Amino acid sequence: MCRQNPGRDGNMSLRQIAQSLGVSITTVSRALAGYSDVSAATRERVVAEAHRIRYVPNEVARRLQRGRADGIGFIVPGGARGFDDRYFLNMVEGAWWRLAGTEVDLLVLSSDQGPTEALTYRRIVEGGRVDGLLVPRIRESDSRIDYLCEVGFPFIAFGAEPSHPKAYAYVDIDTEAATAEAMRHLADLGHRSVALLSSDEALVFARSREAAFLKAAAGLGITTTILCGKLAEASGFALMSELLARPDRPTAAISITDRIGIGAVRAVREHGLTVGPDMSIITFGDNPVVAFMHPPMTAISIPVQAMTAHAVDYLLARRERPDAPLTRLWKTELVVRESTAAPRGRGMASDLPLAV
Amino acid sequence: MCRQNPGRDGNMSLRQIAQSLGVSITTVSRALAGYSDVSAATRERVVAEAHRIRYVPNEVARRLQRGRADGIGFIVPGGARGFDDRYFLNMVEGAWWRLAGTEVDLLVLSSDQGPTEALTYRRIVEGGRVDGLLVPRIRESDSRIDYLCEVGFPFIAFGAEPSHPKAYAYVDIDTEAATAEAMRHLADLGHRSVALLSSDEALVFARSREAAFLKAAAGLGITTTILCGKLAEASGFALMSELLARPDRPTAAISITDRIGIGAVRAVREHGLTVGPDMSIITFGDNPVVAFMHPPMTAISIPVQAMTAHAVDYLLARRERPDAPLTRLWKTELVVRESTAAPRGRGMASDLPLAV
DNA sequence: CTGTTAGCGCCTTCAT
DNA sequence: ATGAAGGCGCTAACAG
Repeated sequence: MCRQNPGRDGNMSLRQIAQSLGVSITTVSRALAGYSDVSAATRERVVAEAHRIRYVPNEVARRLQRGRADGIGFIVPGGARGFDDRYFLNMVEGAWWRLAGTEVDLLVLSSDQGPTEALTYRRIVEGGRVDGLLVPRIRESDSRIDYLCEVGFPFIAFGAEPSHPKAYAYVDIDTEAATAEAMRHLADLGHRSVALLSSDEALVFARSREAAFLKAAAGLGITTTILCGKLAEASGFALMSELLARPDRPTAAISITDRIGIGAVRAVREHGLTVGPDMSIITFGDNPVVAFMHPPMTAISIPVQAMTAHAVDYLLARRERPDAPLTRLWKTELVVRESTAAPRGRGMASDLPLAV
Repeated sequence: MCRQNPGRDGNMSLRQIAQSLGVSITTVSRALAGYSDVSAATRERVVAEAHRIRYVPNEVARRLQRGRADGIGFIVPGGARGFDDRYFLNMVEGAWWRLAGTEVDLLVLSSDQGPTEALTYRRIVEGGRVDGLLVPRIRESDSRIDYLCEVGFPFIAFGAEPSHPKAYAYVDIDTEAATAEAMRHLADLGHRSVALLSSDEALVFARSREAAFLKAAAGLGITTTILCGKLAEASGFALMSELLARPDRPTAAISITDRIGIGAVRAVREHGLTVGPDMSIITFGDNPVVAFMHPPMTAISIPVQAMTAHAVDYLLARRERPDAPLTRLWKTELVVRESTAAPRGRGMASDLPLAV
């Protein structure tokens, strides 16, 4: 016959309670579930006994029976690079926070970006390990989205692919508003030429921030430069170094992630320049450390935790109602600190012919 | 009867394959599991059909049957404060990294630190959701440890409680060696009075770093000060501010976490002093950002990812062999950057009467 | 080599 | 108000 469940000492199951009380398992189950069609006396005895033997239901069995995973998956992309950004921590934290105290687990899953990615997704989705998925860092023409849409599995994308044929659920920041506010701030300080430090990877959020940057700059009559690298401090360092070497260099830069911004600040300092007067820097993200850098960084604060918690809410709600409401676009806040200043040798904003 | 499993379109089960091929479910199961006692022809047909209907096994059912969760849990402590440290990200990353490509899931679980904590642990352990647990931030007289030891559930503690009656599996850094090396570095620079910025919470690692600090200082004849706050930047700021206000203030400080160190650096700067000559700072941790701060911080680099990955290895191995090997103590590395320097108005190390 | 049988622990009809 | 029976999907033991 089958071996006993090996991982546990005794069998703390419903059967045990049923046997010591001389009732059926069914009754025990019902009493514990709080059904009203159990006599009060019986319920009391069952509950007492359950408490006595410290009964804890087996979640796995329960999940099999209910056909529900009671889990939300967060997929960390990219096998090699991995969990590279504090941003992911904030997402994990937001999801974790929302799930604390519930019976729903947070699964941190990985997927490589190669040919096996599709299989990985199938195993996660069709293997029944989760009820919903958080999918960050959406790529252009993202096959993961296609798959999830096709099988109708509940998921939330972080950032949307603008031209995707199917509408799918996503959360994102209001990139245009965020960028416009940041550019306005720079223009007010007197900057006339601004760079964007971006990534050349096929990431939707990078493209979207670039587009918003160009649009805002056009509106303000600001000269633009876009430099692309990777999403890492070292790349921010390299990009900024390249920018500083230019004779007609911009006086300010916006970086599309905190990590790039951190590297950029360091490059400015190592070139013997002062962040702010010599080169103003604004970063998308605003993870806690940028406020503690020198100088404290002006940042477009993205409410990652709140967005993720809300996304989890949506996924949980969708288990019952397919039309659960979802807040798609989130407002950011420009937190002005000391990495932005009027450019050296420039007048104040009021002197400038701003094309507004 | 029971409803159909609601979460899935069709029933991609073994039964489906069995029926279309006219063989038993058992045979299909065996063929897919790669057992040798299946005829090659049958196996081939089964595999082909499984591929055709894109069969993916149901993990939940498999887990129930095998009596195994195929999951490792990482418990994030403290409901209110939460996932407050980059350190946790590194742990999650280490565990995630090790688990990538396996069929074992990483569950990020939460537990409050109140009266319900015990129940939370019971639900996780006895509910069969994980095969093993990573338990960070061990407290003094930690009831979680008592419980896990009592039921014999596989777990790894991060940091050990020195006086616990039962030996249990843990990983930790070699705190004494790490601290001695840092203090030696400060002594070599000419520092004669050093502070430790610590936490007054009942955390084993804080006590352990304090003890190592006092021991190393005694060996070097260095004057000591210990200030205790919380584990946050703001606390580091407050502690350092307090230190700077002292007339006979130390010339250097070691902070027990990166977050405290980051706050401390900022306090030094805001008091118009220079980190290094006016106040040298070394921090335990060395998360990636401290190298990008100004000045780049000298740090005791803790190999968190490697430690966690190894802990996961151990938990996985323990599922088969109860005597799986475990590396308990890990070497740290002192990464000297620019936050440590000779104190102002002091000679070089060679001039000093060091009690070695 | 293959099929039958019997569960893993829980929950839910259906019958009493 | 309670019990018996069946099944979620998979796998192991025991026969042939």
